Amino acid sequence: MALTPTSYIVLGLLERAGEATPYDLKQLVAGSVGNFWSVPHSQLYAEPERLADAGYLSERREPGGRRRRLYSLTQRGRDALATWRAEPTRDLPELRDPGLLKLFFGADQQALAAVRREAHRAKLAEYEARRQLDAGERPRGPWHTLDAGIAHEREWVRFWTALADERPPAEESR
Amino acid sequence: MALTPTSYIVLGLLERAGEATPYDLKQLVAGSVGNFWSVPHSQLYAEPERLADAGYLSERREPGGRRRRLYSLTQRGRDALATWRAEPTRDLPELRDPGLLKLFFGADQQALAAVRREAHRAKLAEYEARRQLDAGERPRGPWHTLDAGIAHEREWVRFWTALADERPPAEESR
DNA sequence: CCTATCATGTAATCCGTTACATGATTAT
DNA sequence: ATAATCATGTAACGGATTACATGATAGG
Repeated sequence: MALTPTSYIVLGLLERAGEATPYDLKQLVAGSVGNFWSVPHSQLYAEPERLADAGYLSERREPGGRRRRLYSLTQRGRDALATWRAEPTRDLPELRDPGLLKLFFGADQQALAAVRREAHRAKLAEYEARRQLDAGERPRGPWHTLDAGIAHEREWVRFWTALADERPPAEESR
Repeated sequence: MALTPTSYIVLGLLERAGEATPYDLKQLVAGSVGNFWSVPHSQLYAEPERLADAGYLSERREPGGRRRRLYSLTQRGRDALATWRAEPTRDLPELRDPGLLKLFFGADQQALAAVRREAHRAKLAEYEARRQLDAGERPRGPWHTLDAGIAHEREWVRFWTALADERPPAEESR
């Protein structure tokens, strides 16, 4: 089995949580790493099962009640996480922005830019509010990722604002 | 059948090309939209077939030789593309940066930042070189997307440079 | 009491990645 | 000639999205 980014998200969250159910993982993702790398909740049921099959996690059941599954890292899981974390990667992300795709293929610049500027402004405000709360947080990793998110949202706002304000040249026929 | 971003990439490229084989599409993607939204070449065989089945494309075969498949837009395809293009979207992209994921989960700040700064610098240089070539290009859409790419690469360089230069506070144990 | 939302999970589908393959050019 | 790269395509697998489902809790 090859470990995917989703795998490392599960491993990384379990390192912090110690032991967690898929539902716990869902909550943890939502408040943190989900801001820049979301994982649908069904994956948080499937992925720990795969990881447990491959020996990276151990699984036990709640004694009473719903008998929910509780996962935690095995030594193998801890090692895999440490190895991954120690190896920097050169893989770059793509923008994969749906709005950029429309722009590329000839969408109306003004209309598109106006909508997207607002959407990015809203996201930016959300991030900035959160940064207030997390100001002194340790470890610093999560805080820095939030900073990255803010910087890129600002860049998007700049980008779409420039397009919205630009007197568009008469577009020739395609 | 629901149309995905990949679908619209195929539709959009065919609008420009008029008629193209999957291999032609591969070439077209590589030089243009692939910079911010890549599509593996096997998808460029599968997706036109799906689109043709659903009536968005017509298909004919080369008369002689390899009898390759040539796709072109039907009226239905043209309409779908126009509708998509006319409707701005509020869907925002996620960063999904593999390096950010490592940072989030505690990777060594200096080592990671040094590697990633260089990787982004290289990408930035590539984009800037391309911008020289495309300077006066019409339509403007593709040129603007290149600009977006450059802006975000610059932001990444700034971000990782700041992390590389930061005197890291003694990290407490996790 | 009723209804909405949260909590919790499973199933089906399908796109996308990866691997596999082979003929045609070009370079050495 | 031989190797390498380009051109061109197919097949298999698996992760991810989406839809489906149901019990619990809280608000009105």
